Amino acid sequence: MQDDARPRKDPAGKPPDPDHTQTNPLIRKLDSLASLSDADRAVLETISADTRSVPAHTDLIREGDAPNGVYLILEGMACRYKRRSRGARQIMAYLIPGDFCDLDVAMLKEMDHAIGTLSACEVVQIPLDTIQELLRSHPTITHALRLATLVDEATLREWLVNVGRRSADERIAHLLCELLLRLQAVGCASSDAYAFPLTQVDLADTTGLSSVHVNRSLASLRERGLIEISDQHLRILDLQRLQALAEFKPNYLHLVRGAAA
Amino acid sequence: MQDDARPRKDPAGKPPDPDHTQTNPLIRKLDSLASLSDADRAVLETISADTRSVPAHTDLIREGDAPNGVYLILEGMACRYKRRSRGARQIMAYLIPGDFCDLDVAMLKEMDHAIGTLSACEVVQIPLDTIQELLRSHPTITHALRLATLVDEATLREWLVNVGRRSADERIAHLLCELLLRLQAVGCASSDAYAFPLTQVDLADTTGLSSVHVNRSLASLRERGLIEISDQHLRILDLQRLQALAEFKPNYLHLVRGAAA
DNA sequence: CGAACTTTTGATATCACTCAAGGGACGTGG
DNA sequence: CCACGTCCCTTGAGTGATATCAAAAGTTCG
Repeated sequence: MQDDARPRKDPAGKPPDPDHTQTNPLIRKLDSLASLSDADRAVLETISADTRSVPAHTDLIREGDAPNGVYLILEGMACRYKRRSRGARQIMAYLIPGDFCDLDVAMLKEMDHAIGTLSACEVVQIPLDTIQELLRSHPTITHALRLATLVDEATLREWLVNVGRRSADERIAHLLCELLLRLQAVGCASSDAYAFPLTQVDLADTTGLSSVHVNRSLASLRERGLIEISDQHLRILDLQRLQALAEFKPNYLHLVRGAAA
Repeated sequence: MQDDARPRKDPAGKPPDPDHTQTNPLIRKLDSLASLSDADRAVLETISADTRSVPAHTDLIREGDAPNGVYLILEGMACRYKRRSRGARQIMAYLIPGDFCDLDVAMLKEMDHAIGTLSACEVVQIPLDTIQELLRSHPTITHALRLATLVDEATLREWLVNVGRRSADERIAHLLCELLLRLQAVGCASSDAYAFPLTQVDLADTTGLSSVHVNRSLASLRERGLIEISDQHLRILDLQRLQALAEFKPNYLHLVRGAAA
C-alpha cells in the first residue's frame, strides 16, 4: 500500500541472500553511521528476520504501559504520540524503516507516550535480553545505535523549532524536506519522491495545526509548484525552493560519516 | 542574584565537608535515580570542585562548533537554543543545577544547536577523557546518567506537546509546574517557590509566543490568583489549579526511584 | 452500492502577533 | 546625588494568521 518505493521483501524467514543486506533499512542506516563488519551485518540480518505485519492505526505500546521489549520498524511508518484529555493529539516523532522504537525508553518502568502505526507496517519485536546480548557483543553496532539515538534527539529539537517558530507553510515544507533525506538514507526514497501514507490529520497533529489549515498550506505549496501529491506518493518538484522556504538546514541529521568518537 | 533558594557554596576548592554532598545538585539528582555508593559521591564531588563563573547571556557553545568537552551546571540557569536567520530564537531545554550539557552530543563532530546562560551561572567544564574514565569505572553513575538523559528527552517531548497543542496560558502554566518539580529535585525550590531569573522574552522564546503575549498570559495567571512574581522569584499560590489548567501530568519526569533496568 | 474516511471549500471567529509608546528598575558616569 | 541610557515590563490599538464550524465532493473498500 505504501511500499512501492522499495523492492518487496521475501516474507519467508531468512534466506542468506548476500544482496538482501543492501535492502535491509536497519543495516543501511547503521552502516552510514559506523563501519559495520560482515559479522555485524549478519547479526542484524538475523534479528530482522522474524517480522510481523501490523495494520495501520494500531498502537504498539500505550502511554502508561510497561515497555514490552523493543520494536524495530522494517516497513511502513509509525509515530510516537501523546493525547491530551480532550483528545488533541501531538505526534512527537515519525518512525521509519530502520528505526528502533525504544532502545532506551525500555530502561524506564513506564511509557510516558504511546507508539502507534500510521500506515501498515512490518515490525520486529525484540526481547530485551536479545538486545542486551547484541550490545554486549557488538561494540560497533552499539556505537552506531548510540549515534542514531542522538540524531533522533536532534530531530526532536528541530521539530520544536518547527512548531515554535515557523509559519504553517514553513512547518510543512520543513517536514517534507526532512522526510526526503531520512527516507533516502534508508533507501526508501528516490532523489525527489517517496511513498507518503500520512493523512492531513496526521500532518496537523505533527505540526500543531488544524487539519483544515494543513489542507490550505498543502494547496499553497502545490500552487507554487513546489510539490505534487498523488496516489499516496509525494514528489518534490523544486527542492531548492522548498528548502529555502523552510530554511531547511540538514546539519541536525548528521548525515555524513565521520562522526565517530 | 538568583541563588537565594540554596545555601551558598564555599567558593574555595574542595573542602571534604560530609554534608556538602547534600547541597551538590548533581549528587542529589543522581542519587534519586540510582543508589550511589559513598565512592560514587566522592568522585562526583571531586568533579564538581573546579567551578567557573559565567555571566548571564553568554554562550558556552555555539551552533557549528565542535563540542569542547562537557559542561556541568552547578548554579543558575542555562538553555539549549537555535536561531533562525531572521533572529527568531527557540529555546529547546532549560539546564538547571545538576544538569550536564552534552554528555552524548559530544559524540557528534559538530553542534547542531547552541548552549548559553540565561542567568549568571556556576559551571564546570569537564574534559571528555575525565568523563569517559568516570563512566568506565563507575557503573552506577553511568546508569544514573543514562536515566537522566532519558528524562531530558521525555521533557523535550513534553515541550513539543506544550508548544503544539496548548494555549498560551496553558503553555506557561505547564512550564512553571515543570520547573517547580525539577528544581525541587535538586534542592533549588521550596514547596511552592523558586528563584526565577527568566525574562518574558526568554519565556516567549521557550513557548513559541511573542513577549507581549507572554506578558498578558502572566498577568492573567496573576489575576486568577495562581502565581506571584516579585524580585526574580516565582511563588505558586495554587498549585492544584495551576496544574489543572495546564493538564500537567508529571509522569514524564519519572521522578520516583525504582526505574532501574 | 453504501458507509466511513479523507480532502476541499466557504464563512466566521478568535487567539496571538505587530507596532507603538509609556513607565519602572537598575546601573553608570558626570 | 542626579542625569541618562538601557533593559524589561506593561498597556493600547489594529491586524493577521490560524482555528472552528459546516457542508460538499472525492476515495476506498467491503
